[in-house]
Amino acid sequence: MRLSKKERQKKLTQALEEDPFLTDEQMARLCQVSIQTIRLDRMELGIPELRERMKHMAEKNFDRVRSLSPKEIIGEVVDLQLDHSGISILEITEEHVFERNGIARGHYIFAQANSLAIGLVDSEIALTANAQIRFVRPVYLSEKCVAYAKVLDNENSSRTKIEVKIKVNNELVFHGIFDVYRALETRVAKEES
Amino acid sequence: MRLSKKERQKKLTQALEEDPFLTDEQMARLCQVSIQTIRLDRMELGIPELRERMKHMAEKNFDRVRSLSPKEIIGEVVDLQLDHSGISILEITEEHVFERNGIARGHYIFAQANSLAIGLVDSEIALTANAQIRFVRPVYLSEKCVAYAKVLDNENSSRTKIEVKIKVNNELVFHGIFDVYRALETRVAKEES
DNA sequence: TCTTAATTAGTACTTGGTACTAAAATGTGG
DNA sequence: CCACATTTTAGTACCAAGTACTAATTAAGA
Repeated sequence: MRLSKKERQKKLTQALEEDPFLTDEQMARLCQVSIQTIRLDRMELGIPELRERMKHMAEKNFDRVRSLSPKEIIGEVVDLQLDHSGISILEITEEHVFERNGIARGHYIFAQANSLAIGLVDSEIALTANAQIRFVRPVYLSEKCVAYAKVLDNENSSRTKIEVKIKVNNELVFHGIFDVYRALETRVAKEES
Repeated sequence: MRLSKKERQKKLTQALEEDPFLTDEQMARLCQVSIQTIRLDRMELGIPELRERMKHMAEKNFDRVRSLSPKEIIGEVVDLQLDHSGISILEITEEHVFERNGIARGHYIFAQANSLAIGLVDSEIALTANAQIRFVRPVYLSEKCVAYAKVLDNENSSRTKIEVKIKVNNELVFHGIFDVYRALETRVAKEES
């Protein structure tokens, strides 16, 4: 016996982390043990079979694609009154935070606010022109950000001023004023294809 | 026969688009035909079997996770002098733009600027506190954004003021002043687990 | 009606496993 | 060194979701 059971199992988890697409056979060869041993190991470690692992990853991917494909807006819009106000919710997950400290990267918070602001504007094209933003306090992993957007000023024909506040448990974490430019003509400047 | 071959195949592709995890059996039931017919259809349409599809999606997911995991910084940093200046490049791809008009979503531009600003700060924790930003002109698909960041003011012990300009072909498209808060202690506030 | 296209049936075989039983090999304590 | 426990192998039956192939049956077009 080369490695002890423990060492082997550690090796296995590591190997799988690096390449989750290993079959039992490959793992057996890797560890120089029989396939049955590997299966016992997987049992003990609670690691599902290759197919289940793939299925899992595929589903995760699918879910993500789904939720991202209407990602014109980041965060789930729960209320929207065009040209007036709107609310969206974004739960901070692993992908949003710095690994180091579990604090959400500012641009995700900004993205939630920005896309809600854009979504509020009832126009063919709506683009952020200016913004003044303040990150009041850090947002942590698994906190639920609720963004409230309100149109402040709609007088100017081509500009809309929108205020966005983001709160976690009713505590303000972000404040922004967005100046959104809007246009009707859909003139797309694309050279290629 | 209910549907013609063509109609059925169209139905199949649609169904799979909605739920790519359908087995041949489920599809057969869905279309009220035998499993063999479904298999012939898949052949003709060049649709691989469920397992292959899952594998594909899983791999895509894995790749994405890999390539996204060092996404602490959005855009490729080509030059960086801590606490002084830095340059990063971001090429606008499909995923960054509005489908409708091929214009980059503002928060990606912001993200490039923001993460470069954060990256400039030589500190355990660096968080954006405030920012004033201006989107000078829209950025289009496949344009290459070059972000230039410069520390303006480092006097204050806990705050750093950074100016970021983003240019496309030397034309200014974005301007921002970031107020970055920095701290040394790595105190992570996580309640759970 | 004849013939071609489409559909169904059925069998053998494949992957990457599970579930289970049983036999070896290896440790370990007394 | 023996006995018992732990660990590792071996081997079988079985499963899902297929492929690959042959052959029969049904529908449809001209």
